[in-house]
Amino acid sequence: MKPGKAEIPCDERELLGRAFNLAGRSLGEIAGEAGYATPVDLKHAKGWVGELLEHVLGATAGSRPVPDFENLGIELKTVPLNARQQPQESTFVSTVPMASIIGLSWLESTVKAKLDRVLWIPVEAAHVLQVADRRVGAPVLWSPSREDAAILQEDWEEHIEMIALGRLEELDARMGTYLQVRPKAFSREDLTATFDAEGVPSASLPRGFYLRTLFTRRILGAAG
DNA sequence: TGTTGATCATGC
DNA sequence: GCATGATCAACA
Repeated sequence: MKPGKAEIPCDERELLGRAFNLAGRSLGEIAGEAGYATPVDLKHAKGWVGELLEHVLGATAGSRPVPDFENLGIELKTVPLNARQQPQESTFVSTVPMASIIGLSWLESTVKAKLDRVLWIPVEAAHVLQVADRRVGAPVLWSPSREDAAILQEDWEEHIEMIALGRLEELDARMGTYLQVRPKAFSREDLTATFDAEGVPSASLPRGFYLRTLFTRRILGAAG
């Protein structure tokens, strides 16, 4: 990626310590030390903040469908804060497996693997702030409660069933209590392999699982 | 103003 | 194309 990549953290304590060291600092400052150029805006660099913090904290997963800190089983999520210091966007979790869900269970799903343990790092994102001036907040190391885990599983199973049945027209962002499914594509014209209601191989818009903004607000509000 | 649907960058 | 990282922007 870029020069000065951080070492892989050995344990949770070390990772959390590093994350706390970033709290209160600006993105411009952190980027400068890491040898990253700070973009003027994120319109053409939407993943920049997440990539910067992964780099600085020593994440290992790259673009594989596993948690960022594979050895620790921890997923890193940066979450944009509005002017009231609350999450202002939903959080992408993973791509929806449109063509390979036959027999897939919650326990072996990418969504569960990633949400079992998450290091949330809030970052100011109000548009009035220059990207370089936006500050990193205090990290929150989180695992879902039993209740939340059960609801996430229900949501996931509900979505997966719709896809397995080929009922893609009925699959939209209003389904799901905490977890929703939305487009995840480069354009409206993108296609990925799937099956229609008759089980015939077909093609449709690629989609992803996202956590609703209200859910992450609750997580960060309760913990920090 | 909050949500839903659309879109941007990068690596393999 | 599919995985990662997300935010943008239109509309109710």
